[in-house]
Amino acid sequence: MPQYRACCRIGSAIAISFADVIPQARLPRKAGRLPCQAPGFGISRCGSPQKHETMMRLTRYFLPVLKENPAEAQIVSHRYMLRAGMIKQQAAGIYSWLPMGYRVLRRIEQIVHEEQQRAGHVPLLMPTLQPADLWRESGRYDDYGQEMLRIRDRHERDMLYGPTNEEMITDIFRAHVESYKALPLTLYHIQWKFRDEIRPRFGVMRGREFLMKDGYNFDIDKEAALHAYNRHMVSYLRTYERMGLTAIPMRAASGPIGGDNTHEFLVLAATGESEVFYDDRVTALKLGQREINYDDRAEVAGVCAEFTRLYARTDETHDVAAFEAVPEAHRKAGRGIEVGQIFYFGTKYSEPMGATVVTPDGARVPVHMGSHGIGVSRLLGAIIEASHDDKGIIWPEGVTPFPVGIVNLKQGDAATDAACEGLYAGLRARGLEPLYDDRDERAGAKFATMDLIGLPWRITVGPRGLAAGKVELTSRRTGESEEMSPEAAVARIAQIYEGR
RNA sequence: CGGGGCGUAGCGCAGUCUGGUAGCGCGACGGUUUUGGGUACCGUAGGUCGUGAGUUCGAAUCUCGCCGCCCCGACCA
Repeated sequence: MPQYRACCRIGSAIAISFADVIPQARLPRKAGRLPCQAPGFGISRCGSPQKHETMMRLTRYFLPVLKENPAEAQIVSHRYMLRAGMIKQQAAGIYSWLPMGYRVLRRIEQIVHEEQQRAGHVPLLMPTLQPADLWRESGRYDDYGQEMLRIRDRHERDMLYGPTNEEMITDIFRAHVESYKALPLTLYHIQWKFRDEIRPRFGVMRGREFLMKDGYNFDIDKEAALHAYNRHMVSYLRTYERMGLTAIPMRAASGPIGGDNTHEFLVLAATGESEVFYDDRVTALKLGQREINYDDRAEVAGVCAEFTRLYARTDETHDVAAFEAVPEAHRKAGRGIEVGQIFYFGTKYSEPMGATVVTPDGARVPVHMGSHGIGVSRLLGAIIEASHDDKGIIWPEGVTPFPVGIVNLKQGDAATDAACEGLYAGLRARGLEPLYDDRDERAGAKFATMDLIGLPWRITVGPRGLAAGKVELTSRRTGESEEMSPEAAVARIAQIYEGR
């Protein structure tokens, strides 16, 4: 993908080597209709070794960890993101993404791109600032209220920082699509949005500026549009699963976007903002490795039926009578974090904005649309809420900023230094990029840092084990350790990440 | 936007009531020590006390205004 290479000059060592933590995607082509290419963002996804590669060593990295809890953070994900040096607040609900947070953000973004393109959806990029006139066409300029950040440029033109993109994508569509032959079409982008929340809180979970994937389908009729809706549901299930999350689709209320068909995806967590009621057997449903043909309407609808058959609703649509029908042993109430939502809204935007196509028999009809969002930046918080302990974050392998950490217990000792560098090189040769803690710190301090930042695996290298030719491989999640040769450790890590 | 709270060193806080020119812990830096779970000791650096005005011989401290942030509520991916 040479076209993405050019972007790499933004980054020095960090941006370039970040590329390689993301293994080449292995996407089955049968379902997708386009080659799967994710936009670059300065990330080369090519597998070939880079020149001038820099080892990710902690003494040369930027990881401002905090030993104590910042006073402003109330919930665990916010506390850990601050303590693990992932984010820094710049204003209420607005954050800088420090290197560690940025890596995870990009990793999540990457998974979203891959799964969208696997489903046949086409990436593009729309601006953050939009002209108000587009929103006057749909009538939402007045409807949206104070949540929309309105800006005036030097020529006194009304602009806004987009909270969503239905109007703009409809404008793009109507400018370029005239025929039913161009359908079905789903365009999506991952872009920063702004909603001027009255009270931002919980760190990136409820920021004012947030990164969101939003996709829009254009179809000839309602049936085709509902297939797009189902396709999104399945692709979202797969997306969340790859991130190590159990996100349950729940029937939702439509809100300001409009439409009858809508589901929200919720991750169960005590700190969630939504009250949820569900049959707990939904949490056992998994997509797993099954192959899905996204063009097969019946197959996709079948998967949706499987995942929505059991009762699962938010308080907005809660139906007490239906809930009572769930066997008592499986009846659960709790809280959830909303990490995505899909809508079918028909011709709500295409009609007033004149987004029409000509049918085979020469008629001109408005297209049927839906929109589909994933809260990308919010997912960082949701994942941490769902995966942590009292020592810190526990990253699922799918989204971890580094696959493994190497801890050198005796920095400066020729044998341990050499063993660590050997491990590093061995892992790099397998396409994995470890984080090497080469600081001159006590073992306890190094372990505490590793636990806090939550890499799923740790290789500990000390003189004691090395005397017997062994290093120690430890799982962050279980805490279990196993002694083995460095070569075996490399092989084990490579095996764990194979296919990711 | 209504209600409450807080702004003092990078982080967590004391000092404010009762005005006298700023302190503790962690962190950082330099040593000694230690070396498989945030070691111990010695030393060093670091502060427009959010901001503006006022009262006073003198303001972190009292008065008024402004700004920012946090919490509860209503609102939201």
